[in-house]
Amino acid sequence: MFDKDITMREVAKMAGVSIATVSKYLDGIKVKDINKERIEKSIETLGYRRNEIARGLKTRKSYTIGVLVPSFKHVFFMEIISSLEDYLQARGYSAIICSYKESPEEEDKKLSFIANKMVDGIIVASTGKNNDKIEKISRQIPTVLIDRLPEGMELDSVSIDNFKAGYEAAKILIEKGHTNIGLISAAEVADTLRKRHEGFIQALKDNNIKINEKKIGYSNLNFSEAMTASQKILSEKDRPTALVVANYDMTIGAIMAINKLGLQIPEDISIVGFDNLELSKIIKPELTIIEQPVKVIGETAGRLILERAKKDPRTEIKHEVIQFNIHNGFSVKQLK
Amino acid sequence: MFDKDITMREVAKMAGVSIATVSKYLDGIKVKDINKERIEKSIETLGYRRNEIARGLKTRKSYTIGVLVPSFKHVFFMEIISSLEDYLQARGYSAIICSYKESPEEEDKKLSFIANKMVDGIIVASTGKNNDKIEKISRQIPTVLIDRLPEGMELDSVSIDNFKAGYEAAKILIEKGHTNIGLISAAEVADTLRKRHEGFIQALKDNNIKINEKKIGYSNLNFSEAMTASQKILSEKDRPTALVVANYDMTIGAIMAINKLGLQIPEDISIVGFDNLELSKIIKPELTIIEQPVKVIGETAGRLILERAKKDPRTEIKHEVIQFNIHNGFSVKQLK
DNA sequence: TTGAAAGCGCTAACAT
DNA sequence: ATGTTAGCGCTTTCAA
Repeated sequence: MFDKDITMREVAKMAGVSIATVSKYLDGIKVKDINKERIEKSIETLGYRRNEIARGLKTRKSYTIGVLVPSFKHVFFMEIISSLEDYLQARGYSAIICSYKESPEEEDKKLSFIANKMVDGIIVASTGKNNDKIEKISRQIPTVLIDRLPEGMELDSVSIDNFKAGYEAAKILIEKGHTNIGLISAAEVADTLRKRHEGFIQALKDNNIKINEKKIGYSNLNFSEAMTASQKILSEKDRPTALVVANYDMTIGAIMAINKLGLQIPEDISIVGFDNLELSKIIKPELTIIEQPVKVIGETAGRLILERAKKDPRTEIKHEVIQFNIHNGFSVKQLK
Repeated sequence: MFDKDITMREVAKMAGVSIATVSKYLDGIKVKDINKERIEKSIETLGYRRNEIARGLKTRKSYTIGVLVPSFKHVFFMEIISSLEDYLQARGYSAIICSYKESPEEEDKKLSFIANKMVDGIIVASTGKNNDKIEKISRQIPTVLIDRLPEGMELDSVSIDNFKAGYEAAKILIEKGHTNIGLISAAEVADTLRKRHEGFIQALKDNNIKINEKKIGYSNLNFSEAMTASQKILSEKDRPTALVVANYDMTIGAIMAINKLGLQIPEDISIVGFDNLELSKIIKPELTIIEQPVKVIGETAGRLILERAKKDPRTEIKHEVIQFNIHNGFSVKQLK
């Protein structure tokens, strides 16, 4: 069967020193040159690897941050994770990444999984359906909320101003003369999307554009439902001249629907999407999008979690609001 | 500061039983009803969470699989991880996901990190530059290779036949009458890409098409270098009529280059890409691609790792070769 | 059914 | 500079 793990005890025995000396050597504390050599040789020949689990049990430190995201399929979160990992790594921390697949029950389980793994901190983009649990855990383990911000949770957080993002998305279209504007949203799924939705509505109101519920499509964040919802809206006889699509994956779905119906962007339908600058550039025509600075978001989350680890969980709560960018492509037609 | 963790000892004390009884209760072993009640109540009021780390130290089981991928930015790996996580979860296992950002040094570190975390298994898409380390670890921890298969590593593995994939990609173009075909590759970076490259070359040879090194662009897997490489090739005076692009991210780069040069697909340039069926459908025109069945790959990796955990590391090595699909879009022009 | 006690691999006083 | 030892939170015999 598999080789059994080598322990420090065996290394110590082979090197002819005590287990404490090996531990000290591993910690970079000075040991006699001869011992150093013998320990190094023993470690090499035995193939010893320090058991970080046992170590952490004693030190109460794992140098590991648990990260929980809604899905591995959202490019947005993957980019955040990528920059977050960079940030942590540079400071001697690693990350263990989990996803809850947009399921609140699964989120609950994964929160336990991570918390019980003795991580030094938790970063979570929550459904908002497990606030009690997160609240409880956050009293024992430093916790930072990211992107999705459940109501009334007094914890460090990083996000953009989603209301404003929704507002600005609509405004881009309104300023180009559009008044018949549809929205593809998923307000039920995440507060992020709900706020964008609210911002969108507010922009219409502020410009005296009447809200037509029929022009608002609901999906579950993924591209296929967004495609169905878009197809429905775009097939109405009073078809909107423009669409705001409230996240990246749904933007993909909306474009699929547009293609399927044989419509042209922006001639037949203008579109303002969200996220993924790279891709917005290869889609023809280049998309006008609200771009969240994923790199900054990831780094900020990393900074907050390491800072929080040094402080009382109930003091100086920081809500970092990151500025989004507007990327102007060619997917919006000037009307009038 | 943060609340201190509640231990089993405290639960036992509050419930007026021994720590062993609490442990048994937690394991679902029968305890007296009255004790059961009191333990449950204590756990609830104290907010006790079992320390899985300490538990694992004793049981030598973590029900956790470590997964190491080259990057969080490759959609391909994220989809594999997603299906892998589903598979494991259904069987009581969790996954901790790490990335090494395409850096062999980082791969080495992350391998240690994961191995030292007492995971029950490791799934890795390796650079191929740390074979000794993987070899060593695999003798102590069940290990499965995925996608990228370093030469001569006798370990369980899952992948497609990349040589054949490269061959077929070229063949699609050849059969439509193309003889002036370019390739955007990254043969240095991963054996996967090298094999696709070799398959591509073989297809040209088998059809008596001369290989022009000038028509082979090298990048580092990401879209921006692929864009530069594509631009160069497409700016030569004897411009190829078609391009094979050996992975998804580079396909994005190639399309960016094509757009930038003002060329039309497929009128001016035909293209066969790799991966990401969803996206190939929203790009206009719909792309012809070689599609790797990510779901199957993830599940197969999950199955292999759980099987391997029960067996000797040196017996019955399985190399699972998954069939790829060819998705015909409209990005290839029929010549002549 | 329950509890006492040894020990998983490691660290950190403390003593030498 | 090194070794002895208690103990991190938990499981698991073994005896009661």
